[in-house]
Amino acid sequence: MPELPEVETIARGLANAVVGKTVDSVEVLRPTVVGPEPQRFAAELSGDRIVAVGRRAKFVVMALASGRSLVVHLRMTGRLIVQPAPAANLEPYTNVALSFTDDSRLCFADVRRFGRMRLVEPEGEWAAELGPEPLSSEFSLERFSSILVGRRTPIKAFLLDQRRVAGLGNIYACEALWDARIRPTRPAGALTGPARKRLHRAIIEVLRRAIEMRGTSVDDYVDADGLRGGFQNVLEVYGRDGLACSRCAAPIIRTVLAQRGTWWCRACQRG
DNA sequence: AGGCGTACCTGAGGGC
DNA sequence: TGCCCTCAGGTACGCC
Repeated sequence: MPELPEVETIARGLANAVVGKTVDSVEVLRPTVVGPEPQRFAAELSGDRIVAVGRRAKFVVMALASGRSLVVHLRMTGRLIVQPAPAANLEPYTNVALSFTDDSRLCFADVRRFGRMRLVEPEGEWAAELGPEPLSSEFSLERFSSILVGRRTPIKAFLLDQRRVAGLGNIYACEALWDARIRPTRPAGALTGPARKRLHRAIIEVLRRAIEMRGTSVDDYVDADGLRGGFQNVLEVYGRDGLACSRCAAPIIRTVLAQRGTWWCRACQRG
């Protein structure tokens, strides 16, 4: 489900809703979601206070007064929903519920149970493998070019690899490649200088615009307040097979690449 | 090292 | 209606 723009939107909503709140109790309904020691997880989190909420790659990161962080990955269908009022029913498919001392609640809900929630130590290495943040200054054209060198994997698969660039998923990889007029199957290391420059710019622009529109709700993504995003209304290729390309009017096609549906325009994505 | 296939889960939607 | 198949915004793991 959520890629960088959706996780960013969720994190911003949570920052408004839960910063400063103290965890009163933790209910773990699906133990596998929080790791090998669910009781310890609940005990250590109880009594701690959320001091900040941010994002790294597709992880929501809640910094705690203890110095630890509560890190959440939503995978495909995970949701973080704030329930401001006391005594409401838990959000459907809640796997973990944090109750705060003011009686509000944070539900980590996830139908498919792929999502994960972990308590990590300040010096923890949980993010060590992640590539650069595409919206940070470290993601320069030079840096991007250097990580492409010698890669023979298709550029689409490369963009989905979180160790290369962090935060892109299937929707925004497809959209950025369309924007840059690059064929998804092109070996990453074979992009020309101009193509690298177009793709670098497209990644940044697509992500920025999607954040402005509060993410993409293709199916069931909602933010921390339960609201849908708006970017699904301006998608150029994702999920649009058979429809006309807005740039050249040829039909958008769907192929499968690295086991993922891939939407693109064969006529004008030739770089 | 790196790339590929499979596993993890449930639900929605299409074809018959 | 209902069964059966395919597909889904992601990543971990094992295998070559």
